[in-house]
Amino acid sequence: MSEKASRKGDKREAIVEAAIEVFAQKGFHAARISDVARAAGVADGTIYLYFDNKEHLLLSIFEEKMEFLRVGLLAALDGVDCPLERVRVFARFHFDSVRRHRAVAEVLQVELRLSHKFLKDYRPEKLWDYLRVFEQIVREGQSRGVMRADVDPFLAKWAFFGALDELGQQYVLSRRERISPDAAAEQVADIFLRGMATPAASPR
Amino acid sequence: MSEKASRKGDKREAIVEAAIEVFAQKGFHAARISDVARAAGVADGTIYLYFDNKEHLLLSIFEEKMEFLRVGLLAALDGVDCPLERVRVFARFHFDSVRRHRAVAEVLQVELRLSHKFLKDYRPEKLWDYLRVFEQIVREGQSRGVMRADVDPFLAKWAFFGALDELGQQYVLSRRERISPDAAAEQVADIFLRGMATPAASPR
DNA sequence: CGGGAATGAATGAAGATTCATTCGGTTAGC
DNA sequence: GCTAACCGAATGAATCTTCATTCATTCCCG
Repeated sequence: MSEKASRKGDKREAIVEAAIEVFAQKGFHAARISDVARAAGVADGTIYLYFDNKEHLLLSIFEEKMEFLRVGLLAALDGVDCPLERVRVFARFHFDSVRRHRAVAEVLQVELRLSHKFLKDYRPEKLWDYLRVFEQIVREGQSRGVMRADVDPFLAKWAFFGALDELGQQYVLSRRERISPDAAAEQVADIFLRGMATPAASPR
Repeated sequence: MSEKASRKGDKREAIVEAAIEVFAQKGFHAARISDVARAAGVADGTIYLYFDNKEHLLLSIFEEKMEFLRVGLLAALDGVDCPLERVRVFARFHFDSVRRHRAVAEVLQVELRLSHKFLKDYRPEKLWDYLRVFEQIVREGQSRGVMRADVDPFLAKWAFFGALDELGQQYVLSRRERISPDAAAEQVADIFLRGMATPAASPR
């Protein structure tokens, strides 16, 4: 398929996809707008018809892809009733997404942590939405009596995300030599399930 | 020791400490060399007598502080025999370090993830040394029969670090409003201990 | 043809790095 | 004891490179 975005509607889309590849490849700061433009088959100035500036382009990627991720997660959880099982599905879904959208994962994981703009000022609401799903699973598990009441859902959420994200990062950066996403998903799920379940509901 | 050497050491040290504050405050990219120079009470050019360039300065901070952290960890673990207890001490030590050296934590956590230089090319050996301590604790726990054999020490290590680091980051960035480092340490330790311990050795 | 879309060369800002110069103190000669 | 030559350390203004962004111009579709 041609790199040229000759169709009318998908210029913006072509720029976003090109930016993901280029940012993943060279990093946000090292990437030049002209690199993105070339990859998208578009002139430098064209990018500014769709995005205010370079940073806004990165931000758009974040917003759009996190929303995409959240929707996929909800679909994956659909029909899974048991909170313990839902935690496992969450872990599997997350690593599966990392594997299937490697460049996206790299941009989200690595480049988003890049600028104070993002960590100090920008509120990543879309990330919070995604993680709120986990917090809700824990609350439900507690009210059903299958998760310990002394687990703090807020802290557990960040611990869980940290574990997922770090392993995802190692997977992406190690060029997939050392880490199997499947094994990582099961390992994280195992540890957190055993760590949060009540004795009565403990696995195996 | 000679006058010269001690004065020279002081100046380098002053630059490193100033850089930590400035990088933590404004972020590595937004920080100007002249900002660091001013904070250190030194001329711009002087920094280049001690460091090759701006990036090397950041790298030096990383190397030195990670080594400092590892040594402190070993001291904290000294005399603690039980592998399960050692995990708890690790978590407490980590969060205590974050609290006591907030600016350092901010630079290590946030700014180091900033550049591909660090994540793709640079090998953070000092971080690995620090984390290898955890991996070793798990192996010891397994051979003593207090930790499950089906835990993968390599994966568990990254999951544990991810949890610590993410909570540490939330603590630093949220300006300490939402997260108590003590509670975070106990929560992470609880989850991972219950998640990794054999039934016989399970806490409480 | 008209006008919105696209172009890409030119611009200007920013800021890392350099280097000619100055500083401060140590040593040597008398 | 005093001065002067010396030398490495420190300075910071000037330089030089690197892009993000702009906008006068061209393109092309209806």
